[in-house]
Amino acid sequence: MSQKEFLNPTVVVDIALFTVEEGELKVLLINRDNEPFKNTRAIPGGYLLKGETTRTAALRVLREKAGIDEVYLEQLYTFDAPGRDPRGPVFSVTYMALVASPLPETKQKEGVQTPELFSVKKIPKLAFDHKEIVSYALARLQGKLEYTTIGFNVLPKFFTFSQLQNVYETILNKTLDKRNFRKKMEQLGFIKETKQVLGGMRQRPAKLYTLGK
Amino acid sequence: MSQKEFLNPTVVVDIALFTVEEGELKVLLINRDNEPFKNTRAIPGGYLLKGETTRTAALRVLREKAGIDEVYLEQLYTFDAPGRDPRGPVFSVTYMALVASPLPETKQKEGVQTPELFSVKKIPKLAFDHKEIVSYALARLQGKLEYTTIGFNVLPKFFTFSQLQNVYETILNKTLDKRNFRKKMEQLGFIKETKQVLGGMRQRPAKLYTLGK
DNA sequence: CCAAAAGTGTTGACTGTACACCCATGT
DNA sequence: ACATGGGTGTACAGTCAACACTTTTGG
Repeated sequence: MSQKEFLNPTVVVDIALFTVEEGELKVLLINRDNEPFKNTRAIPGGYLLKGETTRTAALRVLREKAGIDEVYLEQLYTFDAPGRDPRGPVFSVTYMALVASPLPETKQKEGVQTPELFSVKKIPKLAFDHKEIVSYALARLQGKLEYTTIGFNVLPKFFTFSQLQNVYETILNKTLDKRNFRKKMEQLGFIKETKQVLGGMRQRPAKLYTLGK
Repeated sequence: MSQKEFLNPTVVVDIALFTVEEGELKVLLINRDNEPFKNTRAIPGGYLLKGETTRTAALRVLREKAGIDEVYLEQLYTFDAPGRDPRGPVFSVTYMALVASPLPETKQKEGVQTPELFSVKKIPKLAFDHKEIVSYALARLQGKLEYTTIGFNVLPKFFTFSQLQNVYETILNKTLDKRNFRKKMEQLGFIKETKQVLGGMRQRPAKLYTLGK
């Protein structure tokens, strides 16, 4: 068997980045400015470069394309269907990213389209198999929400109970009972109360919580 | 940015193949007959060849190395840590495979080590990061067992309730109550009764069930 | 008739769900 | 004083867990 028979595919990293904003679960999309799929929306992604792991490549892509530094990243799946990229065999190692809103302002850079957030309920046509990637990421996020602390990655370090509940309601796309939610969270033991409160609103100040027992 | 900067890694496919045999969850290992890690156990794997997807490569590897044709395959994770293969950047796209026991007899082939089943409780030192791959596969299998039909892949098409329970007990590594198990399975609706029974044992014949409502 | 696994219900504990009012603050 | 979200308990229903005996076959 000669070396020639091996397939050394080009590898790209594509990232489904979610955040919760205005009571909606949103995903970050860019507008492609190159063929193929020019002027079609896509999730941010880029080629894997020498010396990178897929994870560091994902972090670089998010920094370059969206100015995002602090982010939760989880590898999802490797998409390798033949023909998924018209240019040839390109493997996409996909990641889910979660960040707290608001995202940093992206200064308009040369040759880089400004990324935009779209509600997952109103996703436009996407390039390549990116629709499938977003669906996969969403299923994973929803699946892990209830038994892990993954949801806390879209919250600031200190948060109120209603902010937390809003995250759960938004990601699961259903309303939850306030008292039952509180009971469940308390018994799961993911969060601890702080001595801080969030005031300045025109209602009773809310206690601030943080992750960790 | 020149084409030279892209990393086009070599890609291998590694498979954690499980079966349930003699009340134990077993994983298929081969003995490596080449460097690196010569004479160390490893999970079956092989290079991705031109024209293959990782899935078809995994199927080919299982056919070539273990004579296995019919198999459940699920992609797990892509391992890309630098240095995971001393020869250079090699990405491993990993799969979990499940088959019913007994496995087909593997005719001893030239240059191919006979694969052997090992209890997951007694896994020897493994090559590369294969220990991590097996752990990951096991966690996935256990996690999906209770809310999917993944466990049925280690059973023949027709099976008795106690065979089914044995699979669950073995994979979860704990004993289950017979009546509660039956109730839960019946209400999950994964299985349907057939008109066949499995006799010939020196005890009361057991009804045979099959997957599907 | 004995050995072996098949098959079958009930009870109490626990967990999840539904539901309504008072509280603390800013304006 | 009022508008706004913050914060709290109870009762019912459904699910889960524990538990032992009878049945059917082969030897």
